[in-house]
Amino acid sequence: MKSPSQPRDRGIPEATVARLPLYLRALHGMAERGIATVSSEDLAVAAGVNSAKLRKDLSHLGSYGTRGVGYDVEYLVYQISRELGLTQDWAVAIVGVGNLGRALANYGGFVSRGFRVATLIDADPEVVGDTIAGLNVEHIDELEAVIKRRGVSIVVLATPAAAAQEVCDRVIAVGVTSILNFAPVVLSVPDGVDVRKVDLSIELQILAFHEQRKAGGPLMAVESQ
Amino acid sequence: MKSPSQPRDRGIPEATVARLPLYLRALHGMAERGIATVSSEDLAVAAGVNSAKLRKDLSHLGSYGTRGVGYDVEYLVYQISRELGLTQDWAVAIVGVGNLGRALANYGGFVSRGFRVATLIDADPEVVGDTIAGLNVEHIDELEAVIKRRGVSIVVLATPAAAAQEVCDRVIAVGVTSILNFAPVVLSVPDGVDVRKVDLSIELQILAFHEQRKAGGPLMAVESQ
DNA sequence: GTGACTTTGTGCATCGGTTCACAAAGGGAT
DNA sequence: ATCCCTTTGTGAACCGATGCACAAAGTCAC
Repeated sequence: MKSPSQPRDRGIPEATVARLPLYLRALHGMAERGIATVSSEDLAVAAGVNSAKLRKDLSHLGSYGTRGVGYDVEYLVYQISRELGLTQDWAVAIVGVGNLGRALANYGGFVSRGFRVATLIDADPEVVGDTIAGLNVEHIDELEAVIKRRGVSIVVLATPAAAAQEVCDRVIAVGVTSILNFAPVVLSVPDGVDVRKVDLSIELQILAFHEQRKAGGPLMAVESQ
Repeated sequence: MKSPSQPRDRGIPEATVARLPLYLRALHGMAERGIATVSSEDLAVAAGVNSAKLRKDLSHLGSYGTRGVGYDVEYLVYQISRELGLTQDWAVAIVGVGNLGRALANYGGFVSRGFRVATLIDADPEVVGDTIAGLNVEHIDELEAVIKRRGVSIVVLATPAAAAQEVCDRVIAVGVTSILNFAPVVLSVPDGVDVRKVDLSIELQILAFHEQRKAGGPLMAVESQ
């Protein structure tokens, strides 16, 4: 006799974690359209993955499906949200209020569920004091104070490359351990700190590589012997 | 007897391709600082990877190092650039000139090497005709014409989610096969079309997952009795 | 209650990527 | 020319992720 619908494995594969938000989005869409139940096959199509992979991913959270029927949409939304930690509210700070920082501050998409932009911070006296997306821009000198005051636990770096490492060091010093970095630099951080990196230029370069391949490759003519 | 310094393997692993831009950036920095030669160990540190991986990655391009010495910085920059297709100029169209589209248009970083924002396109009559980052915003009705006229081969989608699939279909219909998608939707595309996806909300959710883990897990209290 | 049908959850083979560890290759000193 | 030192390039073991294919588990109709 064993507890049946308990998450059995606390170690969820990284690849699975990266796909859970995808499933969640698809499920939200279905919930809005009033769909109560969904099969792994249908959900897989909606999320753009194959159904075996989807089932294996979900099986890491627990046994939440019903054989012969599928998954209850509402229930699965709840379970995935809980697993991802979206049942609580995360305070996010955006450091660097240039074009990108502004765009992020105004981007409704991520504010929606679980995340809240708690503060905007910049070094330029020209923008400090401005109100962007309903928030007052604070001065970088206040960085540590604001992060503590607002209970920020996730920091988004949208600074110039040259400033990123310093800001990174400072926020880590006050206890932040999750960073989303848009600056085109490799940040060095101590163990226990998670950095995720978004780099537009790298994405374009990868596309260019494949585009070039389609067109015949860099050394078409030299096709080995 | 075999040709010695020829790229031997035309099939470069995807994981390697994704790291080449990283190496390239580190190398550019070194070139600017006047460094002529670099060991795999030093370059690996600068790029934030381990040196065995770096050497294996570079070995896929050919044998461009000198044992006992390292790699010639300039030469390696050239070889990687060539492999990634950055020796030619890629015309990029940005569709959707909201906050994000504007930020991308103004982002100097990717315009620098190999890429050129050739046109901005939007559906909102309010912004069509405006000049942003030195470019006239064209109307979405002109999408196909502009793409052909400007020789665009890479399209960046920064539209609302609801519009992304339609724009995607239209640009594919006129021959575009490389798309960078910022809209939070799963695009469905025919074989032969590459889509890369950047989703801010997903990145935050992955961070939240790990942050929650550090704090003790989702159901600490319910620790399976 | 029984049987037919559907769909999950997973064991297993496979694959791509990472890491180790070392032989091969080159440079520089003598 | 020979030896020693450094660093590359790669064979081989390992590790995690993917996908197939099917038994187990449940529903529904009668």
